[in-house]
Amino acid sequence: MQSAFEIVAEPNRRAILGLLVGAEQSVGEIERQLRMPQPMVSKHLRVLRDAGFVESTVDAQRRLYRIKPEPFQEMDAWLSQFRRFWSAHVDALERHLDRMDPDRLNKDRMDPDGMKKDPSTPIKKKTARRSK
Amino acid sequence: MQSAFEIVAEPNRRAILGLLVGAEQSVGEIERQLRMPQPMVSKHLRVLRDAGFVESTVDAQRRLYRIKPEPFQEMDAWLSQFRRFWSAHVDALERHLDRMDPDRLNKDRMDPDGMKKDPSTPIKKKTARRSK
DNA sequence: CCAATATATTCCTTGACACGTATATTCCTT
DNA sequence: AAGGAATATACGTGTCAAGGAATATATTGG
Repeated sequence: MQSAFEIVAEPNRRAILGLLVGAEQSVGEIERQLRMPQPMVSKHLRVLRDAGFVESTVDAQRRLYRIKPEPFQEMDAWLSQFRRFWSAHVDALERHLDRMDPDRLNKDRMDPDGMKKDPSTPIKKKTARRSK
Repeated sequence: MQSAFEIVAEPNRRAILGLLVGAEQSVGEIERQLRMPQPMVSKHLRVLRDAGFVESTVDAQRRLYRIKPEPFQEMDAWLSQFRRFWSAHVDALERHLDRMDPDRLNKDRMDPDGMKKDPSTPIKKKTARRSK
């Protein structure tokens, strides 16, 4: 289990992360809100912590868990290469993308009307090609 | 297998999607570039298509696959709720986030030390628009 | 129709992992 | 120190999906 996406693939883990967005929570609080057996919460939290999604501090017998940003950034970085397929007309987003992926500076500009079809490779042959 | 994250959890599928960012590709091209047995490519493409990540058109005996944006947007929407945990100091990005997640007015931060500090959001919203 | 190319599907095996139950550990309170 | 509360770990089980090999289904040209 390595990639951030594999960690987040689990629905219960996404639920836990969703809870932690609002505020840090103890295991018991998560257990109650998600109506999930405590060992399962602990196990998922273990996975999340090993993967760097959360960190914990001790508060008496409780452990308070909170979000850590790095793996989310990692996912965001991967996702960013696909943003060109939908949002293409927002300056702020554009600049963001340019920062994440400097290569796209010379890509052709997309027109400002709404959704668009196929942004890449207008070249396409219809003839069957059997070569070599 | 339903959630977009579960689809993308598979490394080979991420590799395929990564290939399709540049241009649409046939099964054979993917097979060669990723050095992956053809049935495996077809099976992963099937999963990706069923989940709406790609679509295909027929070109003679080949099928050309290309990216579809919707599931990526979905993931982006989920991810957006965690953006407040890292980026808060770039105007352009800020506005982007405010658009995606209008609720991110200043909730207070967690505890002092830890990772990098986070100059929390003195920003006002610009455009208000709900998606998803 | 036949052969060739390109892609899809089926069957099978295996391993990973999520879940449940039980138990261990840690820390507080009295 | 004992008991209890909060959390963590260990073990056994079942499921599900990825991977491999073989085969089936197009599609085209001759």
